[in-house]
This record gives sequence, structure tokens and C-alpha cells, in this order.
Amino acid sequence: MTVSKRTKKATIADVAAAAGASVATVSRVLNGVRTVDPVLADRVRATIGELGYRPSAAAQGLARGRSGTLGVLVPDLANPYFHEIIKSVSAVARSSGARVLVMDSDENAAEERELAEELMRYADGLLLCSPRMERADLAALATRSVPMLVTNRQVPGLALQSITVDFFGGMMALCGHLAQLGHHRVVYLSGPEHAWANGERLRGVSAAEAFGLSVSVLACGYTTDDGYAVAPAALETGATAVLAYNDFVALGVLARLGELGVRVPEDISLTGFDAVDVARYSAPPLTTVAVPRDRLGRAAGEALGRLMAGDEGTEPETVPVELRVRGSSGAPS
Amino acid sequence: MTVSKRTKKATIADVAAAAGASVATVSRVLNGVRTVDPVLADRVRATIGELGYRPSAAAQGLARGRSGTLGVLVPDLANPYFHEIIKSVSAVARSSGARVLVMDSDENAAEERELAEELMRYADGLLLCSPRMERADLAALATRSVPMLVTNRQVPGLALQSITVDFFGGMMALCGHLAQLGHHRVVYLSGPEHAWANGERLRGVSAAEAFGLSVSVLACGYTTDDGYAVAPAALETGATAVLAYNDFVALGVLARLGELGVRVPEDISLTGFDAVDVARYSAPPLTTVAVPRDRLGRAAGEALGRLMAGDEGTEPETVPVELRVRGSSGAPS
DNA sequence: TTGAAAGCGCTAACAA
DNA sequence: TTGTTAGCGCTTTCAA
Repeated sequence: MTVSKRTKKATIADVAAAAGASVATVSRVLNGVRTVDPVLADRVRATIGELGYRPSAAAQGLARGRSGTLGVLVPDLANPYFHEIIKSVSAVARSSGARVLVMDSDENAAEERELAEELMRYADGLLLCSPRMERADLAALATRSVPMLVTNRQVPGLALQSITVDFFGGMMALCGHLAQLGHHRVVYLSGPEHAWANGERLRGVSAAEAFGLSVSVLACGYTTDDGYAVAPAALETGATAVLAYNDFVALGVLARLGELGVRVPEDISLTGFDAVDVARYSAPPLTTVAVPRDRLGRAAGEALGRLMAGDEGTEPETVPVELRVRGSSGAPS
Repeated sequence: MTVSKRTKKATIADVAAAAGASVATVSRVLNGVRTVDPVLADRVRATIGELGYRPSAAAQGLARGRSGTLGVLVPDLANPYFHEIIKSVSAVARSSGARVLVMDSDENAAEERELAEELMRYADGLLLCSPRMERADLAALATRSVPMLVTNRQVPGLALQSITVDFFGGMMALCGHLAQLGHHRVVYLSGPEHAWANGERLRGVSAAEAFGLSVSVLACGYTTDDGYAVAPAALETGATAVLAYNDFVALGVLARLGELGVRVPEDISLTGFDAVDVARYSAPPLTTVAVPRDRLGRAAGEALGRLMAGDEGTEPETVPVELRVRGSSGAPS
């Protein structure tokens, strides 16, 4: 069998004609319906192979009334935080014969709503990862006919299908650890302003004031560059420990402190968040909070699957985190 | 206007009926065809808004004969190398009204072919990022009716539409730099066996033997963990410089060397590849090679756009790289 | 400027 | 067990 350059796409009718069967029979073979004579079925399969036939996804989708596609919207495809999530969701989707359509909103809260609506045209179900959009938009989307699940966002008074990570608890744990070491003054390097994840962390450090920690907050960001830039300001607060929004920020801080001759943890303690791989390999390795992103992704994929199967209303789920004490935190000098 | 919970999806016929127009007219409004009475058009648009109508992607795709979707296949979604590429491709696609369907082959060369074929059912064009599949599979895919572009892979004798990065040149530059510093014995920590990117780097170090470098090769991998694990073996080769497959591997090596009390670059030099963000912030910062992934992604997106527009055959493009000399390389002791 | 109607490629009743 | 055929929701002639 030789396939020539740029084969024109074969249709089910072509296959039927070539195999001497009806389109219905070909469709049956395609879909594994058992009521087909094995001989005929083999002939059809052979023809399919010869013609290199593949059913059109659009036609199947239209006829079946569903696309077999899961839409995933993330704020930033270049943010490693979302990679494992996407990966796990993809894996879950694939195991149930679905595909994943990914879109990136570029951290643009205003455009998110429109992208989500667009995604709904293509997908049977929608996963909004850490959406930044306003409450009203989220509420409107939730009423659509496409099942929707949200990660890392909870809106008081809005019954959103959601799975969240216990950022609050994670930050509390971090603060508790520092307090135990004897710290009294800490500074939190704040992440994306509209991110729920940032709000929860902030809530966590604030709550820690209850057990005697004095907290200052510095607007920062979520990249290594952001951390590098804000490190001197963090130093000026006089805090004995720096709580970075995430590991990347912490690595930036660590680098800058190194340049400034400030030792970690002897002169100042430093913590990250997320427990990305590289955080284990810095010098010193970062004390941080492990966020099980694969688990989050898997849970999201499965919950979405249930929603799409008709299960109205999954319980909001909260994925626990885990404190990882490593070398970057120590007793204050 | 109140939208109730779980609106049933409206169709173009619903809109037509509600607006007192024909489906043809609604379609015209939807597609911006000018030959519609402004008053009628406004009425249609209003109805669309009220009904929250969105055209079905499947129906449009079927009727138009194209999906408006770009398929992207990557070996590993969790590998940061591909993130910026996906992101740039997405951006290019979006600017021309297309969407991106991403699939992950999980580094499984055997499954890649099947996934690519599957992707073709959904997409108008295909981007295979660093495909690991065999030559024959690649050749077969290239004959399909869906335009296909490949990054980081060139197959001798196969006219593949491709965009590659000059890994060979980058590795040569790294070797040249080390040779100039006075190194004579280096060890290359080899990456994924079937990756063209690894082959090219290997070709680069081998070519460097021409200017007096003695090279040994150690099977390693592409993660920080891999680097951490192989570091002692690298040390045992007696090389005065370690060329890691990429930055992540190098960071792993760096961490392990630190634990072993081996100083970089005083005791041994170390280089990375790719110039990911964090590589600038290690102590010492990594000497590496900058690979313009955004540019690769943009170029790929644009070239694919041209292919899909009917341009038979884009010239194979090679994206240049840039040596970044930083603190992790120095003269041998 | 508008509308009727014929597909697009497939699935799934329904008949045979 | 097989085939015929009516949709699925949209685009796009073709007529009016």
C-alpha cells in the first residue's frame, strides 16, 4: 500500500463504497457495535486501513451532540504551576477517550470570560484554573449548559463546582514553623493581586498575627525576576524571615541576598511555596509547602468527568498541602 | 435579562425564529456579511445576546470544512521547554482566529504516531514538537492531507517542513568557550536517547574533539533529579568540565557537587543549556546557551499558518542560539 | 437585501 | 445482520 503525497480526505461513504457495505455498517464497525458479520467487519477494517480513513471529528461531534473535548483555561501557559495540572487532566481525559483543548488568558482577567465562552463552543466540559475574572462573570458562566469546574477559587455565596488547595493552611503552617524557630517579624511577598491563591496566603499570614507574628506585606509578583527585584525592600522591613509568594520568587530573593552578602538562614530565613523541583536543589534548599498539583489535576479531571456524566453537583473539594522544612529557614540571629 | 440555571443550548434556528429572520440572515450577521439591513442586523444581534447564543463549533467546522484548530503534540507537557513554545504558538494562532489543541505523548515514541493521527481529525494543521517517533511514521504522517510542521527534528532524505534550533552550534560554542579557558577533558551528560536535540548536542561535543577536547559521554536524562544522580559518576571521569544536557540537569549536578564539597567553577566547570530563568539565579549562575523558544514558537505558528493557507513548502528554518557565559565556568585548576 | 434549501460527514432510528 | 434515511447546526449557493 502506497500513500501518495497529500491524500484527499476519505469519508465514511468512500469506505462504504470501497468495502461494498453501507455507511451504517462502517459506522458500526467504527464504533465497535457487535452486530456485524466478522467477515464483513474485517473487510471494512481493511478498507479503512487502505484508505487511511479517519472519521471527521466535526461530523461525529455534530451527530453525537458532544465533542469529546475538555476545555481548560489557564491564566498563563508559561507558569509551571499549571503544567502538572494540565498534564494530569489530560491523562484523566485520555483514559476516558477525551481530548483537552487548552487556552491561555495571558493573566488578562477581562478577556477570561470571553475565552471561556469560546471554549464552551468546543468542549463538553470546562475547567477554569485559578480564574481571575469577576464574580459576576463567573456566575454567568456557571449557568451555561456546559458543565464547569473551577480550581483555586471560591466565591462566597456562589455555589461553584470547585476544587481548591489549602493555601491558607499552608501559609499558617509556614508561619507556625517560623514562630516556633523564634521569629517575630516576617514579611510576605505578595503575588498576583487578583489571584485567589494570593488572597488565601495573605489570609494565612494575617491569621498568624494571632500567635504573635508581626507581618508586613510587600507587593511582588510570581516570577524569579520579581523576587530578585524586591529582595532589598524586603530586607529593609527589618523582618527576620521572608515568606515568598512561591518558590520562584524565593529563588530570586535568594540570589539577590547572596549578591548582597546576606546569608540564608543565618542572617535571614526564607520560605517558598509550591515545592517545585528546583526548590530542593538551591543552596540552601528551600523550606516550602508542597502543593500536590498532580492530585489537584486528577481530582479536577475526575470531578469534571462526573459532572459531564450528569452528576449534578460535586462537593467542593480541598486538597491538603504539606510543610517541607529544609535548609532555608532557621532561628533568627 | 436573567439567565436561568443550565440554559439549554440555543441554535441558529432559535435565534432566527426569535428575531423574525431566516437562518441565512443570522448566519450572515454572525459572519459579518455586509448585505444585511442594519436594523435587522441589530435585531439579530440583540436576540443573540438575549439567548446567549454561540454557534456550535462542530456544526461550523462541518459546514466550513475546517475546524479553526491547530494541533500541537509535545513529548511532555510538564517539560518547561515546551511551555513557551506552546504559548507563542497559541498567541499566533489566536491572532488569526484559531485555537490550539494540545496533546502530550508522555515521551512515548510508539504512541506518538497514533496521537498525531488522532489530532489530525480535529485540526487544520499539526505541529509536532521534537517528535521521537521513527522516520517511517514521520514520513507517513507527512503525506496526510493535514499540513504538518515539525520542530527540532530533521530526517536526512525526508523533505519535512521543519524549524529547528541550532543545538549543534550551541554545543560547539560551549565547547569552544571551555577550550579557551584551558579545559582538555570534558564530560557530556546525555539527554533523551531518541531526541534529535540530544543527537545534535552530541554531534556538537564530538566535533569539538577536533580542537583538542577529549570528550566522554554519560547517559543521564533531562531532569534535575537525573543530574543530581549522575553527578558522582561525572566526577569520576576526571573531566574538568561538565556539559549538562540542559539547565535543569546542570542545577541537579550543581546541588550534588555542593553536597560533595566540590566547588564550581574552582574545582570543576559546569554548563547548562536552554537558559531557563532559574539558571540565572543559581550560585554560581550557569553558563549556558540561550534558546529562543518564543521565537521558535512564533516561527512555527507563522510557518504553519502559511502552510495551511496553501503555501506548499516553507524553507526549513534554523533558529540561532546564543552563548551566555556566567559564573559556573572558569579555568581548570 | 432576503430566504429556501442543499449539503458538510457522521450517528442512530427504523425497516427489512 | 444489514441498509435506508432523517437529522445534528451551520454555511453557502441560488432564486426571488
